[in-house]
Amino acid sequence: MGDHASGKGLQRAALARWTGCNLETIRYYEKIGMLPDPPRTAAGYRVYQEDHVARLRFVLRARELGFSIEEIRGLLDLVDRGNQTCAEVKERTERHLTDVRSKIADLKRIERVLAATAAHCSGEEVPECPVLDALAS
Amino acid sequence: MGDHASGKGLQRAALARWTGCNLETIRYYEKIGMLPDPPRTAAGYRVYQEDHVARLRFVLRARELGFSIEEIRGLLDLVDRGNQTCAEVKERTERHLTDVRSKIADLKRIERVLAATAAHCSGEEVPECPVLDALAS
DNA sequence: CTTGAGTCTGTAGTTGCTACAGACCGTACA
DNA sequence: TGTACGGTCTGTAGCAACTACAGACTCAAG
Repeated sequence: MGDHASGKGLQRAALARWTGCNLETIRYYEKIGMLPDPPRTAAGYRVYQEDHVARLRFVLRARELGFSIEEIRGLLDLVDRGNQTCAEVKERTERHLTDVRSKIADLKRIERVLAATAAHCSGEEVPECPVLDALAS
Repeated sequence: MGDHASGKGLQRAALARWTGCNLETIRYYEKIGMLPDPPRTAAGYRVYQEDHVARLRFVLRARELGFSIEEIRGLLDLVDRGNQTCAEVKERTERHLTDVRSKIADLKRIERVLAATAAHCSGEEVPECPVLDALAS
């Protein structure tokens, strides 16, 4: 199987292996326009080149960093327009950073509550349970 | 409109107001078995009592704390079985706590990357953007 | 020449809701 | 008594972001 980056290109499974992406997700990204439609063989098989690898990696990395599909679409648009105003990218990044920080704050609040209620637990077979009480009240 | 907790019970909108739950979500929770089917008026209107308020609050609180629907189903099952083994509840809570902490750790990692890349940004109109580079590489 | 693995398509399922459309019901006001 | 306006009912479709099939096709190896 032509799995090498050199040569004529990658099939879908090869692209998935190279990027760590799920096989079906590649098709999904193509469908929603996050990946350009690749050329096809005579039999209709997709053939990917280096630029597809790069773009998919970009998308996956941005998803890892918690950007939504729509946010990534915006970033890609900046990339594709070429005249990337760094200021705009910075602003989007910082807006996203604010989101991430507020999620962290939320989770920390949750963590405190869970830890506190679990700590009250005797861990014994008693009918009273402070965790359930905390939830119910 | 009978909106008081005393009296004959609450209609759906009233329950929503009392608990802060979205109107449609109540019906959804009923459909998936998180809320018991309430009695109906002759015309088919749902009528809720105090115990529905309590159960809905329990569910909403648990959701706030990040428990999944299935996890809450488990907790409710323990509640309903009555012989709540505190040990079991504690164990589930701590398992969930572990989840929450790992989410926090993930987000913090993301936060660091975002903050670092944003900090490299000149904020000027240059073609090079370290954020995009960071994503692409 | 057959077998097995890879690929193709469209579609349905997932989680946890949210938002309709279109049909009733029930009360206040004229 | 009529009617207008809100509330409620049902089923269904939509959202994000995938994931997982079924059934048909292709391709290379043995």
